[in-house]
Amino acid sequence: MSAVAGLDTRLTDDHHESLRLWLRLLTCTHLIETHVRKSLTAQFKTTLPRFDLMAQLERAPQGLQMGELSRRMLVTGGNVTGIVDQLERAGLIVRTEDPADRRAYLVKLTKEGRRLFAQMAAQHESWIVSLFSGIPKREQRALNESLLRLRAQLTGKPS
Amino acid sequence: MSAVAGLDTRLTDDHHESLRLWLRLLTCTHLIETHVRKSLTAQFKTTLPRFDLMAQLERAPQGLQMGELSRRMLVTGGNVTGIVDQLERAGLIVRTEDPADRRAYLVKLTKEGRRLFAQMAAQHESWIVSLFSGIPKREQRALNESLLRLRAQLTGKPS
DNA sequence: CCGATATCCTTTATACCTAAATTATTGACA
DNA sequence: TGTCAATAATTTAGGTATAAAGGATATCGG
Repeated sequence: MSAVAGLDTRLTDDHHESLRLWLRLLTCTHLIETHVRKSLTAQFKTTLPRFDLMAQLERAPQGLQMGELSRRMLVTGGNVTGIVDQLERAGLIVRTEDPADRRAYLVKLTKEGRRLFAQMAAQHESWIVSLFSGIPKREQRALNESLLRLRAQLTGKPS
Repeated sequence: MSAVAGLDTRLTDDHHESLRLWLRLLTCTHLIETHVRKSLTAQFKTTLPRFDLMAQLERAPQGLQMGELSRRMLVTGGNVTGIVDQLERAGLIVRTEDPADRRAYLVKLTKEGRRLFAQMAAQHESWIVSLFSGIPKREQRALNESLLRLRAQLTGKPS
């Protein structure tokens, strides 16, 4: 993450609404991310990027190419190489040959990887639900709607 | 940033509202952050953490201790040491003695730092305004309200 | 079929970021 | 006043991140 987090504690009215919104978005994301990261470290001795990568693979049993992982995780290819190296060393995922393209691998969860991810995912969801527990369901839905529009705006896609 | 970004592209209804909301929050933040970071690199050859640190100092002409910077930026102290080292080497900030505590410094912007920050801040605000331009002001205000509540929830403060 | 070009992945260099250990100074208090 | 826990900053080790460059394979146009 990193960034202008925390900057929104004393904005005055002469700042634009959008700037204030951005800083608040950033602060909230940062706070949640820090909480989840610490929980993952404490309870599973793992990290958020590794959890994220495993989450992608869990939803793609056929396996994913490095480049596809990179696109889905919104990080660069070199970064994926490093995370895959570590997870593979830990026996949680494997690089298998892509029968359709000798340049590429298909990365898949191992049985042990699937087992561990199931445990982590359940905990992860409970952390998140707990963090948002003070916000009424109605308001969460509204937030969700707005963020969906914002994402569409940011990616240029209609959705 | 890093994290479960992008994971929200195909969530099904059996996932909880809170989890979907979190993933969407993360994706939006990540997309904006990446855009801003690239713009800062392209136009000013600087980074988001450096911009952030200078933004903190700009609002505190009397100077800030390293620890105070760390708290405001929501990052660890060791991190601040590194960023301050770089900005000081570039002549944009200075460590000055804290007359009240010989363990601490007061970090301040130099004249050159203030000059450069003014330019960057203007650009930064225009980027943000542009990124949010597709969201009606009314909705931005609503988002802002909700995020304020969320932040209060996350920090445990009433605010 | 062959060469130009694009794609897949890795490597390199640099910067961020955390947690934990370390050094120096402060402040409380017996 | 002397001790000692708390605080301010730095250092260290390890894990993210990016951009840019390089090697291997694919693909497309001729």
